Amino acid sequence: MNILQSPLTRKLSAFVALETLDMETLARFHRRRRSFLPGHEMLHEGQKSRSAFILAEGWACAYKILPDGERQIVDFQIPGDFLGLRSILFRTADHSIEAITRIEATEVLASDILDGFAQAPRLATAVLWAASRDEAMVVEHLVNLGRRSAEERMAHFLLELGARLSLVGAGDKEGFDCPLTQYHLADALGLSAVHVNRVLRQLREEGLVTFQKGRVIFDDFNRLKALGGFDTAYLDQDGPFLR
Amino acid sequence: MNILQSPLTRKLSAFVALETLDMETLARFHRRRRSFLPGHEMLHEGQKSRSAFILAEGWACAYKILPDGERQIVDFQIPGDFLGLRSILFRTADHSIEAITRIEATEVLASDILDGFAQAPRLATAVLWAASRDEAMVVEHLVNLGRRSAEERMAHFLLELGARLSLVGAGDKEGFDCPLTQYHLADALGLSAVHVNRVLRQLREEGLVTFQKGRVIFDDFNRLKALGGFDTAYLDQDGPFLR
DNA sequence: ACTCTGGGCTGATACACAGCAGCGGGAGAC
DNA sequence: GTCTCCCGCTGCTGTGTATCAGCCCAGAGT
Repeated sequence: MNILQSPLTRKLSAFVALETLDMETLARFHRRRRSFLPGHEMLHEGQKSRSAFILAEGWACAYKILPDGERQIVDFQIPGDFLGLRSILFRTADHSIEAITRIEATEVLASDILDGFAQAPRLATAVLWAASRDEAMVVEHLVNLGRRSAEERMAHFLLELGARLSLVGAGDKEGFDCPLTQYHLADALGLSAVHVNRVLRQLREEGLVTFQKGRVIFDDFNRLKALGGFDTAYLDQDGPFLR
Repeated sequence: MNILQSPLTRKLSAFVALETLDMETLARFHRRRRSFLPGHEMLHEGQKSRSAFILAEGWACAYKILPDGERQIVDFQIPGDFLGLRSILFRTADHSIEAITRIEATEVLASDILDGFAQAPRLATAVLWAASRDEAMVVEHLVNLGRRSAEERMAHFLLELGARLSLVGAGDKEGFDCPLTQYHLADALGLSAVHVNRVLRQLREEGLVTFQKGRVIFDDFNRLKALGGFDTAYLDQDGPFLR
């Protein structure tokens, strides 16, 4: 793959105009190609973190397990996302990562990242800028859990997924393929799997969304947005911000 | 104040060893001293963001308001914290910030920050690294909201506040002054103010914590930690990470 | 001295969501 | 083919938290 056109490069260039040195450094990140089977735990909370991944194909999720065994999914990763970066920065993983589908990724060694950041601080700025955008997403998720009902949470969540998959949602009946199970939804939204099922049924019966057989279809985009209080402002941008 | 010894400099140096250029750039950030009265809205969600703040004295909180008027507090800021940084990076504020107590702060112009980042990318790396640590805190908060009961949430939250105020908690009966009202707790923990009151009473009756008259006292540190599932690992570090 | 306001406190009632228990269907293993 | 496991689905019952309604107190304003 040409590094100049990878989804990650495009993402980073949206924040900081990258120079030759940055591109070369980024190219050196891509050394080891790896794949993982669904369900594989790519990173385990608490473990010393020796590498991160750039996701090329498939879906993953980052989560934490509580002492009582319950799980909270923090976010989902899709192709182009950088995963496990925070664990590199702080040497120890503060969360686990699991492959949801089959995954193709580039493994990046922690030492390559840290050396690269030291040599190409502009690249570091870009990567951490992207991390800031991820933080905005986590914040949205937090608000979702703190102050919305189960139905509102689900609406908001599905809309956000759609937006990330750059489904702008011009019209109704549009949708996207989604490999998540109802258990994933439950653990992401802080609900029980049983209740997720009921909420999905209710949304379907109200003619808002359909989520069946691995496909999400927005039946009434506008009413769904109103229900979920969904606003894409923080996803918009007209960068690069730093030239 | 000597910039070399400010709390912010100490914080940043924990991540990246700063050089002369970085220190000079940082010094240029401190131009305008400002103070705010309790309740003042220092930043409003959606507004074009022209400056950020470095907090010298007092407490603030970052929050979002939902369409129905409910509020979710995302995090609290204490002296040494950088506030409104994300809003600068993305030009528009994705959250509001309110002064809880009287505040003394340095206002930093967006242009100074962006110019500074361009000239001293090492400093940018340090600042964004610190932002990554903040993200870890937001993630903890998210897990708290998603998967813990009201009592557990409160226990975890008070312990985390104590830890941030570098109260290591060697022994019981230690505590800290805390200017938050029960309404703040409610909006941070996704509860009603009424319920916050009940939960505090319960924790007090169980001999775990006392929160009265603006002071939090840990009556039984270990049992409280067990209840809140509190683990400080992600706060520990032995950096600087980048030399 | 009076009122007003904000914060803390409490009881009664309502409801959203969890927990348990169980069924059915499809896909993969043997 | 049959067994098994995972995932989706549903009814019943229980409970944690919200909502409503109201009281008390301290401090600030007039």
